[in-house]
Amino acid sequence: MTKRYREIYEDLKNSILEGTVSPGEKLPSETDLCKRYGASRGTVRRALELLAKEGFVYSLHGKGVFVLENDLISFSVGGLVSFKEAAQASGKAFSTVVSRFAEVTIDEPLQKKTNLPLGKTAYQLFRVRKLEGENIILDINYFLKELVPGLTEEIAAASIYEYIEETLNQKIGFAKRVIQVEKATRTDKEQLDVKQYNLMAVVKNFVYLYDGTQFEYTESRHRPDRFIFTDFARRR
Amino acid sequence: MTKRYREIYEDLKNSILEGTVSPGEKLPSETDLCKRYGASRGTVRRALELLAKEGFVYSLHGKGVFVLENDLISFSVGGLVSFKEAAQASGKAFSTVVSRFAEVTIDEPLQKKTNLPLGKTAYQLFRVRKLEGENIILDINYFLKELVPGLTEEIAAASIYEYIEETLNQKIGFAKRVIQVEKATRTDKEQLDVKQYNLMAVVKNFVYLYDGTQFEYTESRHRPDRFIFTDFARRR
DNA sequence: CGGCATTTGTTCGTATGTATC
DNA sequence: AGATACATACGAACAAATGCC
Repeated sequence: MTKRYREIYEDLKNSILEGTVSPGEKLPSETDLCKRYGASRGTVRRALELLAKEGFVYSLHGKGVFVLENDLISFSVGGLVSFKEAAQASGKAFSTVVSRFAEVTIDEPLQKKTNLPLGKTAYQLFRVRKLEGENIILDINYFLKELVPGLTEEIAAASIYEYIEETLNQKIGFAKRVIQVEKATRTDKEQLDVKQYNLMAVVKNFVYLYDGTQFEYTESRHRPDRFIFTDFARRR
Repeated sequence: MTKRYREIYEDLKNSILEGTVSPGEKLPSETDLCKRYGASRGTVRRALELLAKEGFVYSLHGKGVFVLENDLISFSVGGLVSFKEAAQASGKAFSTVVSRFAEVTIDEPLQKKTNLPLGKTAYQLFRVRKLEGENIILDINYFLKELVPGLTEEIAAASIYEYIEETLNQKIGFAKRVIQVEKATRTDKEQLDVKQYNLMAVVKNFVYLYDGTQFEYTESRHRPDRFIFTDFARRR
């Protein structure tokens, strides 16, 4: 399939990012865009919807479609950016050390914490992220073994998600994310340079496959002074 | 206008929340839904897209549309929920006290903090949120006076957004949100029951009108033990 | 394996409603 | 009032994935 609406979306997005159309300006009307791209109105509107959802444009009934400032949104496209992702995007790569790789059985306290099914076996992973000489983030992962078979330390050091989606051909459906501030644990103090801080910023991820079964729990524990989380929300 | 797609969306959402259709089950096919609601396929699909975006259902090409577990998402519909919003939704209302209402000029440090234009006048508002006998959240707002004229303490105690959208007929476009952990300030300690905590979870909001002008900066400072932030993300 | 029905995904053309100027 | 522009809705066709026989 050609996915014409995506082509139009990409083309308009490029015009905006390259500055061919400037913030505040009006895009050509939908009917004009239909002529330009030789597409139907529905297809053009679908492209515009995509742009609006990502914050590049906004449309006003009866007036037109306008281009928004895009310096704000360039780094928040896709929804959510943690410090980790932001640092990686800016080129300051973390070095990552896998400090623990084990198999564990989900017992009751672990079930309560991870929401994974009781009695099942999971891979348990600790990964320490170092930036500018300091150990700043501790990632703790639990993957259900039966859903992610054959996971190795090498794969973990590379990209687990690539492995899941491309090698195992599993489709990731959705994730629930929770941010809280918690007391620093003994593990935090052992694995990280927590300095004087006794609290940690914690991002908890509950990740589900398309069929609604949870296969992962991940906890990302950040030293509070280096934690930042941004998002971009549209009204309506 | 009737907004048929919204009616269908609401009806299907209710069936899911009431348990008429259970998680894991397949919804009737799109053509069947067309017959049931007497609507076209495009309209039905639009309703289904809304449901998918909010995490109630997911659709698989060639198979059907399936209902997801919804206990997880019931409180995250709409994208983002702070502790404040969650507590309000659960009926545990906050009592709110406006502890400061003033006009200030945006000077350089304030410009840096709020991103509002230098030299302009803004309403400055402190609001303290009390839950279960403790002062837990300090909201600090700055509204540009020229864009929100006639704001009073009474309006502030009620709903500022209702005033902006309905009385002033201004349209709010989008918001950039940042979550960080910061040192507790003297103001925090004066206004809140911070207990032994010396850090605060801070949610900063930069809010823009549809035309791209910023009109508000809000900082919501939470005692870390009572802070929670959740979101729900779909893949692709 | 091919063939066929079912189901979702994409696109088109058209008509009508409603806000803005 | 009329022109323009976006919003909603309908109907039809074909593409692509799935499952069954």
